[in-house]
Amino acid sequence: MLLSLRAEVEDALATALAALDLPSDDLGIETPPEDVPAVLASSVAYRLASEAGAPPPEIAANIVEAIDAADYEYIGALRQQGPYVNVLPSDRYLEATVEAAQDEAFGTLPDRETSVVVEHTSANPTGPVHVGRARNPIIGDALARVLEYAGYDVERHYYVNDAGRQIAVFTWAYETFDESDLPEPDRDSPEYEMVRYYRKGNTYLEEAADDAVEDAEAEIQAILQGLEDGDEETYERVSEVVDTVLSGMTATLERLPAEFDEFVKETRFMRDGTTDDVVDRLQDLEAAVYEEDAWQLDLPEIEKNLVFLRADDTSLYTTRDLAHHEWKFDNFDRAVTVLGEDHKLQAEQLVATLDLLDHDTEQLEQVFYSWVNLPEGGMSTREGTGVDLDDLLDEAIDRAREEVEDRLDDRLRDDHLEADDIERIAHQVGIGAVRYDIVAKQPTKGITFEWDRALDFEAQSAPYVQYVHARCCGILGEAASAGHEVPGEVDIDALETDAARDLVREIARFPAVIEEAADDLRPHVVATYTRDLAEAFNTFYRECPVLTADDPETRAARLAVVAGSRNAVANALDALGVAAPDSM
RNA sequence: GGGCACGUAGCUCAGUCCGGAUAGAGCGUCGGACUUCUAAUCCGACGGUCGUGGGUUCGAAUCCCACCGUGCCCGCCA
Repeated sequence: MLLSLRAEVEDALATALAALDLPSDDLGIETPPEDVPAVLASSVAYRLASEAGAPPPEIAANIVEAIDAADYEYIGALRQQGPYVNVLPSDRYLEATVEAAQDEAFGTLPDRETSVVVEHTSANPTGPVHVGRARNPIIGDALARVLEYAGYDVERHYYVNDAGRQIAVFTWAYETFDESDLPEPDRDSPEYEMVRYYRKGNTYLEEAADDAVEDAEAEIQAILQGLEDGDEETYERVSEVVDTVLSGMTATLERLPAEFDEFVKETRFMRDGTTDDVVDRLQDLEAAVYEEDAWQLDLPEIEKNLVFLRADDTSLYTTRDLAHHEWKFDNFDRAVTVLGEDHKLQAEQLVATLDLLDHDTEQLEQVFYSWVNLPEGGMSTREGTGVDLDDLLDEAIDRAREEVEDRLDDRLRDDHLEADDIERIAHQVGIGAVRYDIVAKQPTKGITFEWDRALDFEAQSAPYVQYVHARCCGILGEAASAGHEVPGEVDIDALETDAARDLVREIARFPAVIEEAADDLRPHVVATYTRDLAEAFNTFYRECPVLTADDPETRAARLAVVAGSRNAVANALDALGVAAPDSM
């Protein structure tokens, strides 16, 4: 609804400025501070002061004078306040918001008929998912959800690096070492069992005698060469390792939840010939140079050359990724990739090269996040340092369960939580808190992982917002039992309190927040919004009794606001990928 | 050495892209509110050279430059 109001304000300001013979290229529309009773404001008067040769307040007054709010549906009134033009919404704006929010899909924007592939996580299939990379699936999945709400047709892809040296080492180690020489796995799950071979193999390569290492290296090279040559038997040996590890990693990611429509393997682009095709075209580019026996690209604006074909004629990760991205461009209108900041240079090279190959690189957008570190340093699968995501989630659920049980005794309400309910709430709150903590922050900021902070259920966390949803459900449930129906539309006069109207204004913002998050690829703004919405709801909750309202009209109107709040909170949490519990 | 990111209250962060009204939250500390639709809530107090210095502007946390601090990157690895 805010989107409609903003469109009206743009039209009104542009019309007024034209009538005053002033330029209207910058309307200066902004959100006023909290204590100003307006929904939108314009500081355009400042910008035009010198042009118009008049002080800003005078210009603002003239603008207000030139606009008749009656011409618009959602603009209630315009007020000049100092140099600002403030926009007060009409009653119709509030009524229309409550009506729109009755839709369970509230916040879903019209279909854009645009397909987007969101590639995220894409962690090498070498072992358990650890917390260091947990930011990727959480941001990526939230991004995919936000884009879906914004009307895009979204597919989620995991790009599987199944062709590199690490995987060759892994395959060799898996075929070479005997399970009896390995430590017990940390968990009864395929990736925990498999990573033992990988670690053992890496240790061996570092510590074994030179000739033994040489033999091992020869076997590893043979695997790499087999993949390069498209040898089917080698491919199957590698696939067994990759698929097994990946199945375990996928199961962990599903807990977040983060699910994928497709796992796209790097070897696919070696096997179908497209990587060779890319190499051919790259060699024909003016920027291509043959130096030190290898084919390289001298990319504009980037100091370092990009090697795309080794001296031994084999391709590199980036070469295959070029073929991968050409495939994406062929099949999707837009491509979004979530990457760790350590991939920034490579990502720049990728874009620059795609540009040289005459692709429209506007189609590709990359979102970077900084690594999660432990207080004592980084996390590594190979070295086995770090915190496994499974452990973090288990611990979060355990702490949430304790929390639920502690609160059972204090509950005023004697509705019975069964054991199933406790378990459900512990999962929703525990995992929600971890996820929210990560998705609510700007991805570029560094995070140091600390147990207590990651698992704080108070603070500005998921449970605060989830609790609002539970409260809404509680009221709606009681209302239903008492036979009170939620009206599809409301008479705004029945919502006389500031608390109720402020809440409705907050609900009205939701579609605009989705649009902003999708346009800027910043899902964290949705998290910021959920806090504002939750705060407005809690004020309403305290000041406006619903079931025991003074008269049936007020009760009905408030009930509609609660139902709208529920939909807004539920969908905002859903867009973030955080569960919305019906009770807590 | 070069490139990129980050630096806002004791702590964790919004706000920065797109300059605009007295810089906002939470945690912590202190003090209050449960016979009232769930107190995982609410109300109040305390707490700020927006890293430092310059510049642009009517106006700078926001834009530009320099510097300081921290992180990441600078493989014929992925």
